[in-house]
Amino acid sequence: MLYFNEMATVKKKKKTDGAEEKILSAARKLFTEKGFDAVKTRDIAKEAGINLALLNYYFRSKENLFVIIMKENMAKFMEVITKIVDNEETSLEQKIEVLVANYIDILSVNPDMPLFVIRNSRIDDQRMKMRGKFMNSYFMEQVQDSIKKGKIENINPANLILNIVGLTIFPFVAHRMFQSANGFTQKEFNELMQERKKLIPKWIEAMLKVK
Amino acid sequence: MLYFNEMATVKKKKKTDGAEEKILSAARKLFTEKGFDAVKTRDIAKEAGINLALLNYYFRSKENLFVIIMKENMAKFMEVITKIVDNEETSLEQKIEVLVANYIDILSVNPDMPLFVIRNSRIDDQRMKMRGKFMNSYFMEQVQDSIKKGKIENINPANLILNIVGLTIFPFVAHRMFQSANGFTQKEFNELMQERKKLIPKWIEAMLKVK
DNA sequence: GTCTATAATTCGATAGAC
DNA sequence: GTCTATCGAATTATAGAC
Repeated sequence: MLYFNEMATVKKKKKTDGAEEKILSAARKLFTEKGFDAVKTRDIAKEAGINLALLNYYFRSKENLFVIIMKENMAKFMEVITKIVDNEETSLEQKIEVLVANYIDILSVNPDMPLFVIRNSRIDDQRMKMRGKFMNSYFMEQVQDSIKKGKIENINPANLILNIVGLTIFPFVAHRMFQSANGFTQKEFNELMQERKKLIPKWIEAMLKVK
Repeated sequence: MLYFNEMATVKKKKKTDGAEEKILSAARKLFTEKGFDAVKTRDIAKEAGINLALLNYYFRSKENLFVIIMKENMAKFMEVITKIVDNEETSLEQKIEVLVANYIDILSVNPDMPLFVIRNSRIDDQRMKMRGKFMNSYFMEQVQDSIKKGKIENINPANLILNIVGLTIFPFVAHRMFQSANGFTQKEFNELMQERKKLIPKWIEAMLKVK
């Protein structure tokens, strides 16, 4: 009986258990899956199991709620890059390995994230921060250094980035189409991605020897 | 003066010159660029330079018009694959070369097409047709054959396809974000793609030697 | 075939009771 | 904090004149 008394004192106001968080979860799911325009505030309220008015009570507007979700997603993307790309302790090969592995792990749990970010890049006020993150990184210094030393062939940095990101992220961008086209289950798809985690760094390495 | 007489007899009814086709063009442009929900029928009518009611006169509904554009885009994608992949006259290397070159040429003119197709794969009733197109093709026979003969390493066919398609198409999927993040002009981006047209087949070849 | 005007619906947001 | 009810704007679709 003690438990109930304790619980009663914790919350002072009547509250649908974690309404704010439930709305956020619903918004995250639907916006990431379908994009801003396709999702209606009524859908979010229904998915969250609360009333339409409550959504506006907590978040003021649909736009506002959307921006929160978008920043969340962008932050996840940036976090990986930031941590890895300017580490002066790791080799070029290690960086590529960790970068690929980290992204595949995150995206295996959030497969719709890349498409969401790409679709909404127009609205994003932070995308510019990505500029330079790669290009002016210690990673790029290492690339230039390796080229000078003849360890890898001369490659356009833009191509290197497009290839790493493309090989890693494209399967997730296209995963719905790819899965239905090939009759893959979610599990089979994820196993394939785990396989790619090991292979992509090797493929990149092989590319870098191409004249 | 003969010309004018001829022209006068061709069309019997008063007609805003090619209204139907003008609506289609406008819809193609806007839908491909922005997607179904973000485009309003008023936008299409305005872009086409005709009245809103005329759009419904010709196409009955927004949904209907959209499906037409979507099938068009899917067909363009499939056409390239179909032509190339079952040709028994060309080598594996030639097929990859032609496939990549064809897609890059098409996408350089229609850079928003891939994202459009990916976004709307859920609505597409034809996507299943893609299944098998690759997997059961002469192309795949050639791959299996090359593996047997030890000319290339054993590779999961799904990975081969993901890599070819990913390297080729991903830059276009992400082109808006990529361009703004790197300060590329449209011209610079297209030049980069032309460069990749030559490089991607070489990269794929190098990958296929990876154990 | 093409237009103007308007009906019908959808959707984001708010007022106000509890 | 949470709900019901509803407003007001935007949007798709249609009626009806020319």
